[in-house]
Amino acid sequence: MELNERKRKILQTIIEEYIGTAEPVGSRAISKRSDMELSSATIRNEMADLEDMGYLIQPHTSAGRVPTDVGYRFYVDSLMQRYKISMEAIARMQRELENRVNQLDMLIKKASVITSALTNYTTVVSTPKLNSAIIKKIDLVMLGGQSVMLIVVTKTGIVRNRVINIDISASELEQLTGILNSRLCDLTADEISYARLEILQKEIEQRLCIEPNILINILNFVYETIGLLDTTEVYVDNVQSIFDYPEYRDVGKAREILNFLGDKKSVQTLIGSGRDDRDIQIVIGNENPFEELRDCSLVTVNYSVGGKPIGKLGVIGPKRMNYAKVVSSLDCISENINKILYEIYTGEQGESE
Amino acid sequence: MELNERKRKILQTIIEEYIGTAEPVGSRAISKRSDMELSSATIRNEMADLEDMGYLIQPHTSAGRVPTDVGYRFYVDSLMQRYKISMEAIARMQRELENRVNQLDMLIKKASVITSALTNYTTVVSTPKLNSAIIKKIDLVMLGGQSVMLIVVTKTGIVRNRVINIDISASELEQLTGILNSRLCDLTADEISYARLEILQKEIEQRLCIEPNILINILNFVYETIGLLDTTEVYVDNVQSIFDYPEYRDVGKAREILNFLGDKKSVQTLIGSGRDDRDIQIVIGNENPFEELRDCSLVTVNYSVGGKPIGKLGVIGPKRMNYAKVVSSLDCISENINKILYEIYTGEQGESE
DNA sequence: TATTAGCACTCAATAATTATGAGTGCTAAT
DNA sequence: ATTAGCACTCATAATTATTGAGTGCTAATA
Repeated sequence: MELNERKRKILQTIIEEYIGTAEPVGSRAISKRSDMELSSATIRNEMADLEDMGYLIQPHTSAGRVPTDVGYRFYVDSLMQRYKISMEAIARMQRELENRVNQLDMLIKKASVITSALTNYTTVVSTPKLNSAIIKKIDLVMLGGQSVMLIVVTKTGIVRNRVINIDISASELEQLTGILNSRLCDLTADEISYARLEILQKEIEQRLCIEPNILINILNFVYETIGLLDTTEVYVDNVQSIFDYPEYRDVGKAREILNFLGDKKSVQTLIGSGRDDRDIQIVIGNENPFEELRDCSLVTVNYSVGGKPIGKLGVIGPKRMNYAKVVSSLDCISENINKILYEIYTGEQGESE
Repeated sequence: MELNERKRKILQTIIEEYIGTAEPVGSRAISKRSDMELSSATIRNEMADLEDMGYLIQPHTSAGRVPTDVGYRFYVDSLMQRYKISMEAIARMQRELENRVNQLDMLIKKASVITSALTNYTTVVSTPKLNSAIIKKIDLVMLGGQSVMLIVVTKTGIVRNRVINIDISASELEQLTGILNSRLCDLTADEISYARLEILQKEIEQRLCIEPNILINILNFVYETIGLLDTTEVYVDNVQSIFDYPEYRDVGKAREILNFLGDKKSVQTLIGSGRDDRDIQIVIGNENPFEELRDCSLVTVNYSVGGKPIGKLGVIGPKRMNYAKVVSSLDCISENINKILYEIYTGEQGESE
């Protein structure tokens, strides 16, 4: 059966009412709304139909109705109205992001904090990952004693640094750094294969007189560290917000969610599993692969440098979350960080794509 | 009144029983323990005394006794036995730390995760801070377009990096980097004053032909970034463990704690407020400055490079936490990370002090 | 004098019981 | 097609009864 205009209207009203109150909504509540000119009995009939069609369900016989996953899905796909974020909120967001503009990780973390403040749901963010990133600088810094710090910088501003313990003179280290930079800069991380480094090793052995074992150690370390460019971290913000929603009143539920969110691995899988090819993605209840999140929904958005997605920002909340507001918020914030990333990494003012 | 041996014994038993069960302990339970050769009536009399002296309290007339803050304080200061950590646990800890040894921040975060696994309480850790650190390298890397990354490295392996947007040629940048390094390296962060940079600015203006405004911009940026060495981050782990303890069954309590732990500022103040001059510190219940933590205890330990404390690691749990185990765990892990830090930043095998 | 058995009393926690009322489905009238 | 009316359902809240762990006190005992 197709949903006629009236059924759509009723379904939308029910879902929005439920999103607001978390209480099963009854026929009388709907019929009393000023824009509904129907008696509760009529609404009841329509609700029975909507239940038959799988959009609603009754927790028990004498209760009102609650949306099903299918109901929410229909709502976000077809009924949901666009939410308008206030100009002040946008201005505030932009101000806050400006402050952090020059530390990539900080920018992303800040975006997560802003999103959680804007929506009051838990946010999840993955730090930028880009193994096809171009290496811009390799640096070996003598710290003191025998400890040497290796720093790798990519064109997109990702930095990895690690310390190694080796016995090498300052001048040798400087020469080695020069060769590494001249040979490896402007390559992408995946172009720097183990084989390539072995060739480089031969070359260096001819030009410098560094103890072979030490050289191998260093090159291995460089190789590993470049591999680290591929790793991402995830950060979770505002977990405590779950206590603002009655669905987590039950300690068992709250515990389950927090357990899940406390496990970086799972969160990483969760947020990483989204597709890169479209902007906003919504996953509702059981659509989710994780058993622990069957009562939650997840909305994610990609953020990009010059159109290339490098990470994700997401919101986790109860299934009855305010999808309209969340979608708009994520839209808005991703647009803003994309613009900042674009400007900072190309030096041009302009479209974030 | 002084506590005689029998009272001490009884108090210790009561506290340890309560730590284990979270239930008010009654006279019968104590009297039945194999090493107590006293009837419950006698124990009752002693318990009444201990209550008069302020070490115990009854939640209500017909309940057993619960330790007061004063009781716990006496316990940790005078009664607590040393807890022995298993060799396997120590070996596992050392193995796990080895893996992360070459990224300072990672090492510290890992230490926090290990501690929470070892104790099953929430852990809090502050990343290294050292504004008296010696600058070892300043690097300006051209990323592309007009964006330039500034990297500052200290002798203790702390790295700060930020991106700035300026119009400068690669060769100018290289020369500038050279001068900055020759003039600023081996100074400590607080020695690099604004005035010093102004003098440096004059010098550079004479030697290079960089547009003055741009130069000022860069030097300001360097100054700010060096200032960032002073900042620390805090990380909180295993918050979900609170659900394992009945004192947080009440959602309001759990919420209060999570709210507190979700606020980096507060956590930073909390962990930062500990003293640097001694190793383990224990703060019990209301001894704590934060109202939200009146039902919690906090145990912290400093970690150091070569004897100089650079950060803190702490455990937050219910007042009836297993102090013996927590103290031993923190002792053990701080000893291990101190040793690693010492080795890696001096290149020597040896005492962590 | 210190210890203990015995007993009446207290009171939180649990279980059992009884309203209450929001909401439904169905029927008959409009 | 819509709606007023009514009997029925059942979760929630309020009320009452029951249980039992634990106490303090007293009198007997070693």
